[in-house]
Amino acid sequence: MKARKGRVVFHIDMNSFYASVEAVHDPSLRGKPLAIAGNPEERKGIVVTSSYEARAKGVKTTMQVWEALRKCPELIIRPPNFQRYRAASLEMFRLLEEYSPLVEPVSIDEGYMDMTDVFRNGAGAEIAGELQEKMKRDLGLPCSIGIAPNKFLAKMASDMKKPMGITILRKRELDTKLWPLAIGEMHGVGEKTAEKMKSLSIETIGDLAGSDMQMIEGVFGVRGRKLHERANGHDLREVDPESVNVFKSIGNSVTLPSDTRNDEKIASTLKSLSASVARRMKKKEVCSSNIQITIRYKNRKTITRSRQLTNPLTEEEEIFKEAYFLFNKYWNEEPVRLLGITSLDVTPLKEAYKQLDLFTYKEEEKQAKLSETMEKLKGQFGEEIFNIKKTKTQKEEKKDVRKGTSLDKDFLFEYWGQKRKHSQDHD
DNA sequence: TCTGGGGTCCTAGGACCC
DNA sequence: TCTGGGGTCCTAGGACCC
Repeated sequence: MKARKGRVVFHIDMNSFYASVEAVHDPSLRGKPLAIAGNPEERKGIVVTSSYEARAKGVKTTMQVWEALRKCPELIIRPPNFQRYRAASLEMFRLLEEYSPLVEPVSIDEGYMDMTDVFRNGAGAEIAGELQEKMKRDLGLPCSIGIAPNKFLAKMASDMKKPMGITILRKRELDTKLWPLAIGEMHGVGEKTAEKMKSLSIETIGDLAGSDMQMIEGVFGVRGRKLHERANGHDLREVDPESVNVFKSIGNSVTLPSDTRNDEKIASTLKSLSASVARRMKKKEVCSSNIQITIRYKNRKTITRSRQLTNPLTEEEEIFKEAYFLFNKYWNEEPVRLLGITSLDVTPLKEAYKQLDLFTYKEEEKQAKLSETMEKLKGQFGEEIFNIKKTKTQKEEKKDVRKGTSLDKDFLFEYWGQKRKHSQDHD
């Protein structure tokens, strides 16, 4: 039977990914309760992922290590090894691409695939089983797969059977498979929203689906409308392999080993954060004209302060200067727990010239400023950076950029870089 | 002896302009 | 002499996800 109108979307969800990767690397871990967690001495001792054996004992993500050990004394704890996870992730996405070119990575261990054409060309649902088997056999990694006519339903479906589940969720099955679920189970509904929903007597996803749309939108705004649509099985978002290349912000933050008011410690922390943000920006060939700092105090109260700049930045020293300025301007002198620096309004360097606000300079300063900036960009990225034609208005651009929803994207970016390199090798 | 770090999207209020 | 309202930009914070 041919699917003429409907889409076929897969959501692939790797099962306790970090723990599974570790067990591939060290088979003695197989079948044992395992948690991946940071170092408690650095106050980073929370569980990031755990094996199903650990979960069965009550170990949960974000749990304190000491708490996890209390629940499960025989728990094995390993520190995260992100290099290893990135490598495994790369292999995983390569495997997905053997099945469809339309793969959208969402995070290091999760992605959507548009399988519409694959199915149209005669493949059946058994292809999911084949994919899952191959992932287990070749990479040693278990995954769950959701199959549905859109992203939201595929995502909900992949959650329904774990680990190594395959769940098909058809529109006509919403009332039996989706609607009975508690409202808090819905993707996009967190703690706060769930509470608020319950106060409106919305206990299940079905309650939301059957509720009055106007009322929901009135209370929850645009997000409410989207949730209402999705509860009814509507979601037009496309599987977008390109979203992985679009960055809106690049930031780093760190919880300090101990709370501090020491200016040297603070300055050196901001310095190293500037360095890593600058390094990542260079790798992605972007600049930013809006720098934000984050300060979390001893009592966990967190503030952010940012400033729009006239010229885009790329250099570590410039970022540090701005961050340090903001810090000194807004710090209330209480002990600091965490510091962060984020580049906002991230723009590809190739378009950066548009952001130069030349109108703020007097006529004779204009040229100087322009050539200075051009020299700088040229020095960094070569002459060809100025072979640019402006084609779009600001407004159109905004629209274009809007749909990216990615996160944890550094490795995804590298993934695409590698992919490009890979395909060049074969040219 | 508590609660990491990387993101995205949305909203609300003030400033400013017309 | 007193005062409207729309639009846009900027900033800060909140909610959510993995």
